[in-house]
Amino acid sequence: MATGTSRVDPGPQDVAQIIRLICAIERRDALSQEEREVLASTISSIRAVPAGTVLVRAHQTINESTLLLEGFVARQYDQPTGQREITALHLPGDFLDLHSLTLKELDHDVVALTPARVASAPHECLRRVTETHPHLTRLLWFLTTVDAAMHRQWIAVLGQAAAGRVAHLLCELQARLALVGLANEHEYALPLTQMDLADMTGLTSVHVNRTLRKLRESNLADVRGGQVKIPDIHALRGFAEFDPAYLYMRRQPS
Amino acid sequence: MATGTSRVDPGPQDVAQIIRLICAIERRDALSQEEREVLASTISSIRAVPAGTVLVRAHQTINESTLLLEGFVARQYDQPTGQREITALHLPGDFLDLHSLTLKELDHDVVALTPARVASAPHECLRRVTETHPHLTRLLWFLTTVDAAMHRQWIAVLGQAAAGRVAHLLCELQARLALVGLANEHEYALPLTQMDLADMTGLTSVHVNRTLRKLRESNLADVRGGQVKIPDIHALRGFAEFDPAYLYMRRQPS
DNA sequence: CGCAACTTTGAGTGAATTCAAGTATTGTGG
DNA sequence: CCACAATACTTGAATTCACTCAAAGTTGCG
Repeated sequence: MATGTSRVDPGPQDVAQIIRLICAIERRDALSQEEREVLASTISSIRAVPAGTVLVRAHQTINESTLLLEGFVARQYDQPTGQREITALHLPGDFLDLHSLTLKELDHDVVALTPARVASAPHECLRRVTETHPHLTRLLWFLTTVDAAMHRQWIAVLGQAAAGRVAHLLCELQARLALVGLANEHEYALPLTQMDLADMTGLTSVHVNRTLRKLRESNLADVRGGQVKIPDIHALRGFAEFDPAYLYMRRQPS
Repeated sequence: MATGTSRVDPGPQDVAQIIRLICAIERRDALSQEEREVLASTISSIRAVPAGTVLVRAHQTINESTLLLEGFVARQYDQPTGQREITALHLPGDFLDLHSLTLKELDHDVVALTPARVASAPHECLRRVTETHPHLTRLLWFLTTVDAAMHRQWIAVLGQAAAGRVAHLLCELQARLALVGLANEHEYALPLTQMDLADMTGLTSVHVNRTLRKLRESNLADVRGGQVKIPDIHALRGFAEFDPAYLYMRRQPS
């Protein structure tokens, strides 16, 4: 699938990282010690891939889901006209392609936008979990419905003007990265090109550039050199009409 | 919740209709006789509502999912500016708010765009199913992931120009309505206003009107009087670059 | 150091919007 | 059955937002 990358069994630090990310998932819902172990045991090999790697090719049968350990991964449609539409962005801690448990094939590519490290969870193992652990199953199901909620939000945001779209995206990334400790209230690393941002917001890279300048001039957000700086997160959220409720980051009463 | 509508236990024709719609669901995956009965047994009362009824209000706790028997239902965000964004359209046979099993609250409204008839499936019953029937659970999960796949497609389509968006929507509705016998290759009833279509495609009603005229003049689709006529479905699909794969309408090998 | 990829800025174009007015179409009470 | 209101649809004109095309400036990497 991936060329030139080798799969490795998880080392001690890998396991520690996996556990840490599972803890992030646990912010969504409490797990018993046994459930935590069962979930961790579904994850087998780990691989590191360079930027641009196609993790899942459209119309290809999928046999495993993936826990993203490091890097940024996009779901993208490549139109015959050459233009690219990014419909979702995955961050470290995201469980990718969990929906592939029920949808064996996708009509789009899943691509690493930056160098990334991913851990695979074979469907075989996950399938077994769904047959023996109803509560864990509901958690996995929950994660896929949160993805759907993000999709809906993106659709709604695409109705706004350019500045609103970009600002909303910056807010969403701040909130999601903060969940896994990769952002604070004032800044975070965003190693994406303006072209990437353009394909996520449905704009051209030229217009994204102008929009970022406007946001900088109005002191709402400073995006430069792969770093996002936010002087006042509440001001930015107000401008973008961002309400993090749709991310369901608080613990769900199960 | 709904004003002036009364809930009624399903009558004989209702049961027949429910069974028919479950059969449509079965095009997705085979069910055993027992599973079919268990699924049907989760559905209790039925109610008819007039156009404009808010079936689920944003930020309200949800205690039941819904099988849509008749009518068109939209998921919509009402922006403070007064503008409305429709992120999904539900058709007869759709199982609504299945995701509310894991997401107790939504940030948007669910509204009947036309008079509608809905049957409710209490979470309590569905929850019990998820704890005893792994295969049925996977089918329900599957239905929510198909919703997510449709959302992704909508996001991608919003990157196209107006004519493409409208044409794609017409194609999607034709395919989905055909699944439940409400469309054939050449026409179907679409009792929505141009304003509704505008809020689904992210356009203004004025521009939807102009776009529909263009589609009519180029002989791709004739939308008038609540009726959609398609001289050549392949031509329209080609123009819209519509590929029904994302609807996952063929049976999934479980 | 030099190439490649990305970013920035300018000028002109075009698609979709807003504003505005007028025409069906539908439903309702007299 | 008609007059009237309300809603939906249609068309025109002017404007705006975002795009395309083009070129210069940066940055990073081999």
